[in-house]
Amino acid sequence: MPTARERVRAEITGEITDAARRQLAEVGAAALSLRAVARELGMASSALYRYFPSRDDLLTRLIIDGYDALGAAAEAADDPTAAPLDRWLAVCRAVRAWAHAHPHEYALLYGSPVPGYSAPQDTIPAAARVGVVLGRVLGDAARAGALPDAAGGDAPGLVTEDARAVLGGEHPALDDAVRVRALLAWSSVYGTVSFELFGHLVGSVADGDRYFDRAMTELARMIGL
Amino acid sequence: MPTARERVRAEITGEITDAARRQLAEVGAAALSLRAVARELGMASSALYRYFPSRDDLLTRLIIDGYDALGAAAEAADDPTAAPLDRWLAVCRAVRAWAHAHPHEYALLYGSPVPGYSAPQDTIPAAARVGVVLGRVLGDAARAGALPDAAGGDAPGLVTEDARAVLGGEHPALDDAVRVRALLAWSSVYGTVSFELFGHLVGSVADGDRYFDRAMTELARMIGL
DNA sequence: GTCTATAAATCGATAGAC
DNA sequence: GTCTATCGATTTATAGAC
Repeated sequence: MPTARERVRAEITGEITDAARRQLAEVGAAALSLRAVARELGMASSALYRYFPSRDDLLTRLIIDGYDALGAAAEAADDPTAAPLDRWLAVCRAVRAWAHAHPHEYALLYGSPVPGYSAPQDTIPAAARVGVVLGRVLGDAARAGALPDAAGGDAPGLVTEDARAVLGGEHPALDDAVRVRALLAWSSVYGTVSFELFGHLVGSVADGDRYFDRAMTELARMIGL
Repeated sequence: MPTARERVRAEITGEITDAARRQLAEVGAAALSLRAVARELGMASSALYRYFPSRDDLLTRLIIDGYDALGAAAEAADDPTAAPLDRWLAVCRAVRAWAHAHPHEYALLYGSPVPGYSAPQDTIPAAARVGVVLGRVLGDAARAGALPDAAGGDAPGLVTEDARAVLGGEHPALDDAVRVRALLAWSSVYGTVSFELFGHLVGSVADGDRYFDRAMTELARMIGL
């Protein structure tokens, strides 16, 4: 049971990260400034250092929160009892919807690396969540025998030991060819969402919603779902 | 024939953009500073304003140069007399190679949008070049009847009028289903390159070169090349 | 076209009073 | 845990001499 002191601390921490997210939208991650956050909250800049020892720690908090929010959205969208194609489409749409609702956080997670900042190991579990969901969809399909073999045969050793468990789990029907396909699928979803969000489809695609559904359906068919 | 004055101006302009590119690698686009460029060149900061009226104009120059360099690399890699699959692989590898050789410029072109900066129309022709090359590869294959029909049927109206000419050109065998496939292909290549470059495959993929070739081959097969 | 000088800001981080 | 004050740096952009 949290003490009153801890509750207050948690609340102020939340106000700080909220203000930081607003600032993120305005000036971007590279220019995220503790002073501006403090100004917005009416605090002295030095007071923030009691909550975050440095600017990078605040950035890390935002990154982990972002990965967790996106990962939770993807997990919530996946109904393991549904058909593989439906699961796939639901997860893809959830990823895109989250990205559109939080474009600046998405850019923080998946855009250019922030110069001078290197993400600590703490971010890894949160960062993996979406990949795990997509890996599970493909893995379940493979285990059910619903996924055709890769045309190029097996691809042993392409995926690291660590990633094997994450990308669909272990099963005789699951080789690295399937896991590479899962990575390619996730990369393609990410590429499609990012292209749209970062403005590279402006002028080429007439209807973003229709285009996305069409592209993801096409992609699913290509993958064999 | 350029006067001596013009030659000197062109040379100094080149030195400025070179220094700016070096700075880009260190601090990123958002923190690109005219003063730091001037310092590196041993010039007064105010002198730079005779070459670039503002920081954004310098940024625009870097972006156009980057798109042009990448586009030229993609065009040089495409041999129109080769087989579709070989053309595809060659272009994909060229894009990845350029990205790896110029990671910070790639991030400037395809990473997070720079806050407070909006690219002028001048950048569009250069930005389109890679897409044109990939569109031509798929378009040529479609015209030769070597591209299977999309499983989902035609997709009329998904691609804008403007983009139609760019993505493979006009031909009875070329409908918007093919053009959407070209956009999806380009998005997937971009997603794969960016995932690797931005560090999202660290710890999951053992051998980047092998993974990329495998992924692009798989993708080509999916597309029908 | 390049220089010095300057205006009017910004920043991260710390010291020390309370 | 919040404040003031401070250090030592940064920036864009302009004015005006030469």
